[in-house]
Amino acid sequence: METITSARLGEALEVDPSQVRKDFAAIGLMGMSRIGYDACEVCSTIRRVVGFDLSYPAALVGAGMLGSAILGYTEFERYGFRVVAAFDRDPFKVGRRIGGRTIMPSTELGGFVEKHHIPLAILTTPAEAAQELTDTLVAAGVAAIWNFTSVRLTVPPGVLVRNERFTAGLAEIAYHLSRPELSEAAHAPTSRMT
Amino acid sequence: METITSARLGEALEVDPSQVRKDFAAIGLMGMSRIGYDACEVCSTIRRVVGFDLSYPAALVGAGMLGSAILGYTEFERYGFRVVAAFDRDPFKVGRRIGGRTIMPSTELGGFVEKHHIPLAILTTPAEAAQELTDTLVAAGVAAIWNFTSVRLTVPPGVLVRNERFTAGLAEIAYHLSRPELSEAAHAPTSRMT
DNA sequence: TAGATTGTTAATCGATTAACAATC
DNA sequence: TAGATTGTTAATCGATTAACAATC
Repeated sequence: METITSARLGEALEVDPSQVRKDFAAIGLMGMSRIGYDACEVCSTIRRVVGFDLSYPAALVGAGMLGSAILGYTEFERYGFRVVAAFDRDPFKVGRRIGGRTIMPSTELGGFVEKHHIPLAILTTPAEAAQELTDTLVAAGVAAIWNFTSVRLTVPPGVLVRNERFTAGLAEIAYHLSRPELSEAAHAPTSRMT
Repeated sequence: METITSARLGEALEVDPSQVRKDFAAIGLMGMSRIGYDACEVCSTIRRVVGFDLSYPAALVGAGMLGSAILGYTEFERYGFRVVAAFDRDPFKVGRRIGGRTIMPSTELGGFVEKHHIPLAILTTPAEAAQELTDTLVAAGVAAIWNFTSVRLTVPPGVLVRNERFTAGLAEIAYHLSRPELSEAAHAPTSRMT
């Protein structure tokens, strides 16, 4: 049996070993004195607690470049979801196939979500369409929206919006770059001696 | 002059008004008694502190679907960056133009980054190429890597890696969906009464 | 003036870390 | 056994919140 200690996990995750042991205890993971934890059990328990061993159907809304990239991603199954349908308002895109799925017209979005009990919508539309489509999705009963647009969506309580904003990442990077003392031996913001 | 109070900001951001005032004081933003803060000053100061009013050149590495989507994104300028070049190892992609930029061969990546003092690389390659290209980028002197691959990159201290992993978002959503008590009136995980 | 809001200090709260008996 | 590691409690640390004098 492959085992792993809280010390090794803490080192890899850059957290205190006590933290690992406490969190593991909280989700029902028990270790063995002098041995550590069963690696397989750690994996499967975390996957179960997080919800990755389920499979929810999801609808992709907005089949632009980003939407197409997501449709081409094949690993969703490992993380609890499967994209079962894709929608776009552009008549020229409707009917085309991307990543094995045929694009359906946005007018059918609400009906589809309601009929198939889709709990998650992946929103990759232009900003101006985001709120209106969100309203449609909420009315049709989605429980969560994975929002890739730059719009701050308004939803009723109980509906989860997870924002995937690029700006947070850019802020961290820009902040880091504007403080040269943080990065040694790398390209300075403005100029550099070679 | 347009003004805003810490109370209003706190409400919008869902944080305590004291928190807003403390953070503002920390970055040198001073408010006015009975009035609040100058909205323009708030904006510009935050942008300056975060680093969004600078403009760093960035190189995109991996012109697949996600890379193409990023090349098509025109708002980077507002967040401190401009994508000045794109690279791919596929000879069929090299020479093509995406979002106004001509794809260059990956073999020229290191030389380009070094010559133009590029501080940031946006990594959107397949997993198997990620670490090798990272090594090239680090050797060429990048200060930060915006990592869209699923690989945990190894870099020397001083180089910032910002991971943009989908899995974190999926984990939050899957966790939320697997706890029906959190979402009222929405589609239950498995079945639903209509 | 009276009242609203800031800037800042003090109090609270929670999260992280340290310590250590129990275990194998 | 001796030694390594857990599970858990206690101590520390930091972050959040409350309070309030100062201000206009």
